[in-house]
Amino acid sequence: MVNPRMSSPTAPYEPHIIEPKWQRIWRERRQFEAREDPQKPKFYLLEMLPYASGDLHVGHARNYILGDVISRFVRRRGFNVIHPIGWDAFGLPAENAAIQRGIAPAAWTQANIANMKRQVQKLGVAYDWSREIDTSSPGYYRWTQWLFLLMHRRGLAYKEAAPVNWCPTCKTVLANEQAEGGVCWRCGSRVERRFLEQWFLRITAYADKLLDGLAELDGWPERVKTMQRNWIGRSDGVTFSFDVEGENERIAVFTTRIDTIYGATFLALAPEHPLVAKLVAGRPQSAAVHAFAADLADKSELDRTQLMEKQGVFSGAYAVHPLTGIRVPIWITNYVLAGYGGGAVMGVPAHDQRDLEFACKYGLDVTAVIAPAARDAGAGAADKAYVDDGVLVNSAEFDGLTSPQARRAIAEELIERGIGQPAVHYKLRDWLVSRQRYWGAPIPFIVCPLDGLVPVPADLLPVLLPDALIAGTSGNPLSNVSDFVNTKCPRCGGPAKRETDTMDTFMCSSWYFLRYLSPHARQAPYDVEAARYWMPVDQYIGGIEHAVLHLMYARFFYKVLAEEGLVPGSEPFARLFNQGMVLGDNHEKMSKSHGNVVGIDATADTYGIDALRVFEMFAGPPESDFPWSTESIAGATRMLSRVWRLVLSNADALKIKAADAMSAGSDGRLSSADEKALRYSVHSKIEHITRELAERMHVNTSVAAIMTLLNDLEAFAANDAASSSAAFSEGLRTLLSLLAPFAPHLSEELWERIGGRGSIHDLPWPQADSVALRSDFVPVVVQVNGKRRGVVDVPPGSAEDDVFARAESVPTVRSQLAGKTVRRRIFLADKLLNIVAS
RNA sequence: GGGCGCGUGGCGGAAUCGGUAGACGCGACGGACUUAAAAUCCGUUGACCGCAAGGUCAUGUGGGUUCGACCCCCACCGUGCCCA
Repeated sequence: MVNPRMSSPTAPYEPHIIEPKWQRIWRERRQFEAREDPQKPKFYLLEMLPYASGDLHVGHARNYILGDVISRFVRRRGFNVIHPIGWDAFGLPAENAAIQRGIAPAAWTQANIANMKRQVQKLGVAYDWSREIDTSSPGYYRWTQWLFLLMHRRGLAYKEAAPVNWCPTCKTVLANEQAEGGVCWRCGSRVERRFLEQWFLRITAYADKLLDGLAELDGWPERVKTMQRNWIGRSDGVTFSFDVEGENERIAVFTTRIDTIYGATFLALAPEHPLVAKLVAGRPQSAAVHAFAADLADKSELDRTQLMEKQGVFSGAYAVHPLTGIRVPIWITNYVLAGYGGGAVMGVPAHDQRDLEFACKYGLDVTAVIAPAARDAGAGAADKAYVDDGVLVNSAEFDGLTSPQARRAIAEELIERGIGQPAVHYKLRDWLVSRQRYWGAPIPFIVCPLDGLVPVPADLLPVLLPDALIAGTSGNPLSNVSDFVNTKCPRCGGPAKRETDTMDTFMCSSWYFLRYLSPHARQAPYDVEAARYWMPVDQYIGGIEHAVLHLMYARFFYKVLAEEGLVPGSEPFARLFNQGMVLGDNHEKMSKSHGNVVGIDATADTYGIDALRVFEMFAGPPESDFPWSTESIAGATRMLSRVWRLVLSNADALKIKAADAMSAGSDGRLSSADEKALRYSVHSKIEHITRELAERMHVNTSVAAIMTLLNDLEAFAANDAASSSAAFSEGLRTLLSLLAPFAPHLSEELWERIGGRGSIHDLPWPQADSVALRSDFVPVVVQVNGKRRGVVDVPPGSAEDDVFARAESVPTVRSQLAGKTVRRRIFLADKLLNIVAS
């Protein structure tokens, strides 16, 4: 027998020809450019701003393809979709690469952007390219500077000397968030601590707003919200004071465990605590304390609190316990940090593990004041502090209270006596935004010998970055460019010098999603009306690595802009999705150092972009990692070739109007059971895919359903009646329609070849026909004692007794029931009958 | 140490509400076409027993709840992330 699929040779599937063809046509038609349209519901879809690193691999591609599938799907469901892209173009890697190669960072960056743009366009993503932005262009960073001035005007930007994280490799300071775990987020070097004058943004003023706002972010992954909560680190407690014995000084400490106050046997101070020098002055301990402090001066928080053993030196001074009047020694330690609780804590070794380790090492008293609640009594190893709540003992009149009761009662007592007050502390620190590097937006300030720090007036923005080559290796690069540095004071007109620090690139990416909405605005960072129409971002897609970096900074900016009345609502990103990585075929993270990078260009040339797209969407759920597989992408090419051949070799059937299938279906005129089964397959796939994409973005099961539909259509094509079947025609068209978001070029090309009207990407998304989903029989699974023993086809809605009667006649069921008595039946209509027998 | 995930065939994964475990694909094996190969197509493919019909086992391990558990509960092992 002649294989029907082989019988009529068709034109070959040539992705390298049709892919550029359609990309050109879509661009010429400006098909995916967005315009405000109050008649339609809007949908703002966004992937996180890519850093202009120069070369994309298939892992990056996954992110953009996922966004593209969703955007094409949502667009066809009648939404007015905006889907822009641009480049995070400032930053250290560009500067370092430029120094290495002896070229200007701007030139290097522009070359990178050109290459990445070419690659992204090659992926066939339906971006609105008329909105492309580049954060390193003066037209963009002018407004980043403007926003910096806005922050300053609102008292949210300030310059201050403080201990900061310094990355010796990157030769710049870093924000706290960018030195997590004591290492530079970019290069992984251990950061050092330096005391420098730097610019900060007062993000701590928004700590509670950032915290509270998380509650309304239902569309965010719980773990990202948890990470932000942890990072903000709100703790509610009490600040109270110890008098210093023999001095007219008090030391304020902060604690969340005021219920343990009677167990305080020493005070622990950070070496940076302002009273340290005074406490030790004239004492024999003075030299040791100063040496200890000097030794710690450049140690990072990580070093002090985690890597080093707990250490301390006695100051020689004593404080007076405010409730007991007992003398407690004051120690200078490495494990109390200057930034936390004012740099002083009460040491309660019995109920704090760190305090206990410290006390044991230096022979300090340990007084237990919290007894475990009766049940878990006995859990009192000598080297383990009891840190849970319990019942107070050794605590004078507070004995017998539970920890929560005692926290209230003792706080009240301290407040009444005027030595304490409720206090809230945050782990969050102000955002250090100045960088001692060249390739960034200059901070728009001028230092005048008479007027001090003077903001550059808004009408003089942008402060242009000189396009000089990067000078030597020492110092702040901009300070070596005299044309840049020397200027006039805008206030007094006298000679003055410019600020030579540049901004953290996270400043640029904290508002870019607003610039997309009116990328060519010249009078403002963005058009407020456009923002009112498009914001918030309906679906944001990006990596988990920005859980507390970009995503917190952007939320902070947005809250400030909301208070200025410049944006609607108070949260910029309604829904957030963290996509998984594409690993190398060795299951390791794709990177140059692992030698497992799969590039876009070579892959596209070998397999075609549509195959890359189908494979990456199919390989696994979008939130999970999956390993690259050369064999599997070949499978995707194979699948697309089958679609190609199937559609082109059934031109006759496609002459029949698909609509006839529906009318034939509803009139019951479908000629065969095969046609009915085919329609059921077609419409159940529509239903399934629509739900999967709309509810879970499960592109993987959507592709699987399309493959199943392809299998069903191929099987039907062997049917003699196929060439005259309206149901078959409908099925083929539906196949292309459903495949279009995943393989947009192939679908568009075939759509054109079968005489489809307009672009397939403008077609309304198919709707399942409920008639086709109705069926005369449904399979009901028959179990005996919970094990599947057969299945019976019955009319929908069949009664339990009827199904049972049918089930009993199934041989495998009958043999299982032989010699047993039916005790019980569990029946789920149209689904399952479980016969319990013994 | 605490919190949160995850663990399913040779591989990637599916199972949407506690109801047919392994959809779909890759790989492998057998076959058709071919002088041959590639490509394409057809078939088989969790393990074990069996000629077959069918049966037994099976979702990291051990328990439990339930008519019924990949799914819920408890303990453990492994692994990842976050916080200490």
